[in-house]
Amino acid sequence: MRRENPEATPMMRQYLDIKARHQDAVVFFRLGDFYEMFYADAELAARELELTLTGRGSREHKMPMCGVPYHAADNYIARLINKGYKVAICEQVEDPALAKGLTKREVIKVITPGTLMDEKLIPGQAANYLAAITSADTKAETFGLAFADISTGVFKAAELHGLDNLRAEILRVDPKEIIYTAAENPAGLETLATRVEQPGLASAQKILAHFPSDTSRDFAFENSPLALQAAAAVFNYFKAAQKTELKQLTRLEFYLPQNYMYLDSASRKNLELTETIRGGSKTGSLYGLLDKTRTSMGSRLLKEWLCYPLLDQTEIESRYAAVGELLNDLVARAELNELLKDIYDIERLIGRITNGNANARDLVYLKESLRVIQSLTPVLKQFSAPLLAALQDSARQKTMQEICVLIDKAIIDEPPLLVTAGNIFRDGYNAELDELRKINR
DNA sequence: CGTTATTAAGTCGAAC
DNA sequence: GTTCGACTCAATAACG
Repeated sequence: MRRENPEATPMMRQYLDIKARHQDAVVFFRLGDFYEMFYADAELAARELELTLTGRGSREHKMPMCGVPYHAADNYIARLINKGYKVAICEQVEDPALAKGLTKREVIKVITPGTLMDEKLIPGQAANYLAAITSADTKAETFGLAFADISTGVFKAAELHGLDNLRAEILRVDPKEIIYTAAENPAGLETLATRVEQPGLASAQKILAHFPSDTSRDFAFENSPLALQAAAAVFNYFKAAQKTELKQLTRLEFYLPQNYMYLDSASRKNLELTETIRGGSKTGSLYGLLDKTRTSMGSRLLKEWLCYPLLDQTEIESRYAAVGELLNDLVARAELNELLKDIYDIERLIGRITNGNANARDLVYLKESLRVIQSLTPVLKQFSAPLLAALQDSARQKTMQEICVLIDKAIIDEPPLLVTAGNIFRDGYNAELDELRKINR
């Protein structure tokens, strides 16, 4: 029997409830083998992703819907993120076969341009920063700025004076996403920006316990509470989006922008430091010209060095000494070149391992990279420049050796990408596994 | 009440 | 080689 105003079906009530809590994101609603989008989300996704817009429900009360199968969702999510949208992933959190009535569903993570973990979605050479801006009140001229890349674990905070300084610093950081606590976004850029509540000082201080203790850093934060509150805003935002413990964030650094050369946005642009004025491409910029780095870590570091020119004479000379020594030793340089090219993006590998979403191949890549690092030592020994000498010391040979041996003992050389594919562990690593394999044969 | 049809994009196999 | 259709799943409308 037809009703004039039928109540929403149980599933639609569940959906609307979840959607109400994620207004600013496209909700990927898991329905069996598909992620579905409804209403405005469906219209948006159909338009942006070229999906067929269809409907669900009775003919008189059909609601717009479109969807993609779960195994293909990554690509579609990536495309939405690249277009600057946020995506909330809503999964079935119980087995539908065991569920009484409707299967329970929950948003298990929110993906935004600044909270990406997925290797496929972020370009290797660039950092993927989420930045937070805090301020004391609407007319305040002092700002807290913090930014972090959850895929590499880099996490920094600073205090800035004046809107010009703030804007220049944000352009330098080049975040993919910004959160701010003022009524208006002080950055005023086209970057995706979200307003959040400013964390209280007491609650902000609690995040320091997450990181290894560092009294000089804590002292700096005591004098710059806005920087600490910005760091807390970043931390909280990550936590809400990822719904994990954020173990991959292992360091938090307080820095002083005045220790680096001030570059206003016009100078940055005109110098074409990292991108050309026309077209904004890396090719043709100073960075594009100088970037002969062999690893993703090197590429990101070079970019940082170019954006943060040193002012301190001792530091500059120390860097020159290292560069000079490398420049003069053609043979050693060639050797390093050869070795470095076999090192994978260790920062992001470790990020995935710590976060618990690494695959077996990531572990093999880590092993191979650590092996290469160990064979760097004899080459580095030829140098005397302090910066290069420090590299030998920082390489904790024993720990690296142990990790290599463990991975090598446990995992075959070319494991499958999927954990479910099996055939990951070596014979002889685990007696029980060997036994089970024998039975299976 | 129970059974069947419907709904998305991709994958696989079968037919051409 | 390419095209067509069945099938994937959960929810529910529509039918018997």
